[in-house]
Amino acid sequence: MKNKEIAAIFNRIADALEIKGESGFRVLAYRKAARVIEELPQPIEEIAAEKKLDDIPGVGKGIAQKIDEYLRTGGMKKLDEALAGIPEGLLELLNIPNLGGKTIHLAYKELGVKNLEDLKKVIADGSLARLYGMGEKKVENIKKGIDIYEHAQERIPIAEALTIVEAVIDYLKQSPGIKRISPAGSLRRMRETVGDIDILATGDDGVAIIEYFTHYPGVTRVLAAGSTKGSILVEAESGERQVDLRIVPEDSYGAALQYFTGSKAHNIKLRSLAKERGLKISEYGVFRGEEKIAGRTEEEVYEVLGLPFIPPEMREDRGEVELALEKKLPQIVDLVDIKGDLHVHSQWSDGLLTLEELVEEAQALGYEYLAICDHSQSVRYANGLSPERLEKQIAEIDRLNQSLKGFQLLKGTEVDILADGSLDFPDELLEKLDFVVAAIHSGFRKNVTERMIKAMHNPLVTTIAHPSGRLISKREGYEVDLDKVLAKAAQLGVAMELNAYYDRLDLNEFYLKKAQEIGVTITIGTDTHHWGGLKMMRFGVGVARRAWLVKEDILNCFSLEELKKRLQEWRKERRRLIGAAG
DNA sequence: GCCGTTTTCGGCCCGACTGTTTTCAGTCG
Repeated sequence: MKNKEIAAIFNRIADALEIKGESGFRVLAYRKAARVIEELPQPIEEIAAEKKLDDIPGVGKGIAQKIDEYLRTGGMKKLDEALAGIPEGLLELLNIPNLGGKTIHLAYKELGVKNLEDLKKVIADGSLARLYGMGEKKVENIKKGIDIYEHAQERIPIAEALTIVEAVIDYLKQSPGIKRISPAGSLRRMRETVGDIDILATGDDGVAIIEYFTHYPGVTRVLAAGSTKGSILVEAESGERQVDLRIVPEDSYGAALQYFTGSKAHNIKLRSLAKERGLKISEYGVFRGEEKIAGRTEEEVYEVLGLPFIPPEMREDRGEVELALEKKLPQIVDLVDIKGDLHVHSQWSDGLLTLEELVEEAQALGYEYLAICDHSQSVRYANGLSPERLEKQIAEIDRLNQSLKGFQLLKGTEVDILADGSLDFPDELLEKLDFVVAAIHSGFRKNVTERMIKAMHNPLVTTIAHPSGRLISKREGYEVDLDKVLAKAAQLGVAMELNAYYDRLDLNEFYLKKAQEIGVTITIGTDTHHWGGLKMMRFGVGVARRAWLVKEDILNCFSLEELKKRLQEWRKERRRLIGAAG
């Protein structure tokens, strides 16, 4: 699949054109095409083969022809053309805040600046400041930008960002005069990692609220404090993190929340739509001429455009606005639809909680079931269960279940997929379980695709855990062809896991969408080992919502009764499908 | 370069901030 590759090329072309001072609209067109192509669930080769490239929104004749050219020849004339006469190190400079294409172009043309090194020199010797249109203050800002660029923090995992934002919001709710408050930005859209942490609020006295904000107990530095905006750095797991608070007027709260939640692409789409209808949207409201016709709530903003409320997780300009216009927006899954957790560990292997404690935590969340899936024997480092110990655990769960009403522990395992693709427990043992999660924990580079597919041919396997094996911002994941695995999953009737552990979120939103489109059932499990771990379900549900999954796609939206019935039928069905697949 | 219920040209999201420019350009979110 060459989607990422091609997207990167178009972004590169956009960078080059930006520095060359080409029309901003053309630059934007390349960037939009790059984004859309990167997010396509389908390999672009397939679309090209069907001659449907210009059906892709943002891809017209010109870009379609360039994609074709690249797929045929492995090169693209336009890329070479765009890069001609641009030194390698120049493109990188676009990542520096407060420095854009225009200034880079100027510095290159007038002073021969070719890279970051050169840029620092012309700042130091004062020659940059002397250029026409430049000056001391502009250069000072660029210097600050370089500093930020060189110390740029990585994006924060969603779990860490949510922990911070919730603590700050809890604190702010005590602030005198505060009325409404909400997180905004990519955090509210539940992206798996977020850049900045944004909070939006209304209140009587902005100055007092911001003042209160700057006295948050975890604050390490106050970056700005005015009457409508404050910025602080707070202590966090991974160092200091910036939190921004904006105070907006009560009657623009909805418009502001909509605006600051984004995404940028979604907002542009909405604003174009408004314009077509003779309206204008800004963070202050929706206007017809001078008259403000909406802005107090987000619902209102969408409503005057003739749209139903679009959940934040869907606001990425991936077709949600078009669907909303046709009144065909899917009813995406919600945390309250989740009836249980389908992947948890106990003290029997490497978890910290006893079975009884897990039951208690699950019941507190209103769940009807939990699937206990401790590790299998070959996972030594995680105290994997021998067949004998699993037998004992099965007996223990049976005993425990007798004392439970309206709740049940499912007997399960996270059985290892071994180097040859066989499973770490014999079938006679797996037969005794309700729920079998199969997973790869070693040999990440060794025939992973084949091993997974072999495991999927065992009718006792319910789902494949963390199918990509990635750890967000830590580990790339297995060498695995997930397109192939998903296609097989659809054919063989095996489910795929959405592992809700904040560091995994695996499958990711793109593969989840794809799984949904080809009819693969999804199981969500938190893979919890710790106290409070079951609550990570919300990260899983957040990702599921970003993938537009509905209740029907997700096994743990079934009630206990339905689930038990389904699991029973499943093995028969799987035998038939495996037989049919040959 | 894309796009069209104001269709094949002439638009393309909106506002804030900053600086240096005396009327606007660059950058950002």
